[in-house]
Amino acid sequence: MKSIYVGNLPFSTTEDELGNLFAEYGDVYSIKLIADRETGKLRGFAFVEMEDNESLAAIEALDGFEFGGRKLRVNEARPRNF
DNA sequence: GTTGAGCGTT
Repeated sequence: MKSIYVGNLPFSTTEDELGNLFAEYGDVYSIKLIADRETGKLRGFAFVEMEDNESLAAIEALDGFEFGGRKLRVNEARPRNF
């Protein structure tokens, strides 16, 4: 299982939409849209968890994918305790 | 507008 970073998201994106998108490349275990904890506003990026091999397929397929008028940036996430 | 949060039976 790997965490995938998904950046450059339109602020209108929902977890549902992201899930549908990534589900085309494998089983999505969890979606996390990152919002500012204080204001509750979206920060424009998210994390998706998938099996290792499936995450690689999703990264290759969706990096640079135009979504809502924006080119998504998709890659393996860094550890969050960076 | 670019790498999370959790405060706990997760």
